[in-house]
Amino acid sequence: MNDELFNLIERLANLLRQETRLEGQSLGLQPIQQEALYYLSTCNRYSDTTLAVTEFLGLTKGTVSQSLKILENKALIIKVKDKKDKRITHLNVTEAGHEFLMKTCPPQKFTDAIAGLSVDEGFETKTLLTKILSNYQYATGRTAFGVCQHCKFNRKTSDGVFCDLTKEALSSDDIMLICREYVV
Amino acid sequence: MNDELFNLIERLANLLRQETRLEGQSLGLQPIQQEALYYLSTCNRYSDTTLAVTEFLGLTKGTVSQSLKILENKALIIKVKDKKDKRITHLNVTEAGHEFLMKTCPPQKFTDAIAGLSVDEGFETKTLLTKILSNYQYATGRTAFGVCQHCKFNRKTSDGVFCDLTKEALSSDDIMLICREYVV
DNA sequence: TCAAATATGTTTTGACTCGATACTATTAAG
DNA sequence: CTTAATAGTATCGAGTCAAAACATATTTGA
Repeated sequence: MNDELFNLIERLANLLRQETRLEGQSLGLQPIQQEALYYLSTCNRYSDTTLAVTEFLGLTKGTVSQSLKILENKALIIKVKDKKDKRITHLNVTEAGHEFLMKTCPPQKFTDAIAGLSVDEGFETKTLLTKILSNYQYATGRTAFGVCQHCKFNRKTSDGVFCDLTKEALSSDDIMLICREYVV
Repeated sequence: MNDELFNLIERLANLLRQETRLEGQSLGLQPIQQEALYYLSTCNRYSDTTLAVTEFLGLTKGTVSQSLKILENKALIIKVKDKKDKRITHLNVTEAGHEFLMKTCPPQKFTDAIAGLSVDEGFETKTLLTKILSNYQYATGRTAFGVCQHCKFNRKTSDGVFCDLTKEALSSDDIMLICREYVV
């Protein structure tokens, strides 16, 4: 069973990588660069750094630093120094970056393939893959990267929503994004 | 929905790639080389060529030729010229190759993650991913690479099993393998 | 308070991936 | 019997990747 699932995921990933490569040709973007850009468009302000991208993609920080430099040169992201901690650089997706993602992510033919599923099947697939990913992250001791609003540090008060970890107020947009500090 | 499924598959693939990279370090094998080796261990005698690996991995033949050369240098595969068509070279996995795959494929922690699923969930995941892969292959116009015995060219006779495409007899081992000529 | 440890991020190096292109050899087609 | 198609290899340049060294900035702790 694990053999077959391994095979299926690898093959889906290969097709996805191939289509991503094609989609990226217009801007000369490699698949890994597009993945980093996509991640940055889905994460919150605690998770838009080189190190967070590194953890998310499972690479080393030197490697990721190179890919981000290319995204910056192509004006798809801009680097913004953190006000409080001068070691930290935030990576914001530019208008051009969002525009590119809108057109290419997820790739068209993948979307077509998913459209062949019923609503129930789509939901079921999502549930099962989420469980496998969660198990896999646990087995490898990796960070979970969950959605802010489902995190245990997320606390609703009469004044709004707070993060008990960073002690900061969160907006309704904030809590929909992915956070590297996510804990069940 | 397609957004979330895209995300889940990419993240699973990233973890898998990372673990594969680790597993391959003992022999100095890159992830893509391991994928090629794994494919060659699962395919039949009509599908063990450079071009078949190329189609399966979704790369160009020049690239694949390089990776296969490395697998040959490490004595994990051997090249055997086809008797009938001298253009074709068959790629056979050696004993050392099978041994390596036994230890590393699928990766241990992935297997652990799958073990966290119930039998029903595992079966359901397999069914759903198979459907997505099939849809995706159709959308991209790619070869399906299915199991021989479920192919429309596979014909059972009183003498045994035949392939109507190649006009050759098939053994009970043959029909369990993946074929690039597979047609529903 | 101030030196050591830790954290964030960049740069460099060398092996490898990848597509593109050009190439050889063999087989099929007209 | 010439031309086209098929299988595979070789080379090139841009990019990926880990590892290591490095530069800053912050935290720890004696």
